[in-house]
Amino acid sequence: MAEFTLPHHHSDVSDALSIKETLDKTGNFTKVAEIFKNLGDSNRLRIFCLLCHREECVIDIAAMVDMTTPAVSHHLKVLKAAGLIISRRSGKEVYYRAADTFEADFLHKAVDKVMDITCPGRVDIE
Amino acid sequence: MAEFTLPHHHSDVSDALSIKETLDKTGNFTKVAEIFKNLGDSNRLRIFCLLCHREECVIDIAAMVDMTTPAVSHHLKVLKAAGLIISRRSGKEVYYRAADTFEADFLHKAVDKVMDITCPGRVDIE
DNA sequence: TTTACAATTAAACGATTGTTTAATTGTTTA
DNA sequence: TAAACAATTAAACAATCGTTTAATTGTAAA
Repeated sequence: MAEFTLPHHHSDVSDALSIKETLDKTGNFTKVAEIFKNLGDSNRLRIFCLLCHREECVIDIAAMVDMTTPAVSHHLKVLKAAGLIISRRSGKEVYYRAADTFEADFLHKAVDKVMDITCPGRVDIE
Repeated sequence: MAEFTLPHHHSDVSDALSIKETLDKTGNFTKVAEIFKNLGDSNRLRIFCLLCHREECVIDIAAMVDMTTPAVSHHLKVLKAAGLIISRRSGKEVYYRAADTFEADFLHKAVDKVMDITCPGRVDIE
């Protein structure tokens, strides 16, 4: 990346190189985008938010979000692979809940905040 | 929603109904998921972050993120429709930059935060 | 009014995604 | 061990998405 020049030159060209270099560390942006993508489906988002408020088994999750259990199971797999939720088996049931991590907690707050911004006047969970 | 009962009963069943009702206001979750989806593509995320730091024309954006101009134009359209960026024309060029809104600002900070969490030890822009 | 350049749009494409139905695995109880 | 129930996995499908190439629109300079 020794000789990068912008096709056009308006603002500080000096910054351009360093910004481009940061932008090139695509790995970072890919990771972050992946995380946002996890919450980019409304059903998955509903499940995640539910599991931030209560631990629940798959059948009850399915009942609360009004979906089939295979569909729910699929989304749980995605959220779990992302490290956003954890599970424990108790007898025949598997219970899921939000992971007790800084990331999951931050994302939950971020979702609440974005909902505050975009849906003013809404009624919050509890 | 008068007679909703959970298939199984573990924790407080009383909460279940109110949570389900909140979860049913799907409109809200759809809106929020839509916003996260906008940042759920690494190239679109790179463009958004770039435009949070500097105003730039399409050709230069394309050069900095190493993409074709039609591809960039497509992402700009998505981000603009979401209200995350704005544009102004000056002569032959169209300049884009992050919108000066609470939402765009919050999202920018959220991206930074998530990157801090997931990519520790990274070098920040500027 | 041509010519050149910036940007957008259109059409086509391959790839990914979310859901459904059916089959399978895991666990408990009769 | 057989039957019942919870959960996951598999296969198939339609729908969405991001990128490419080509064509088009918009603006300015020759």
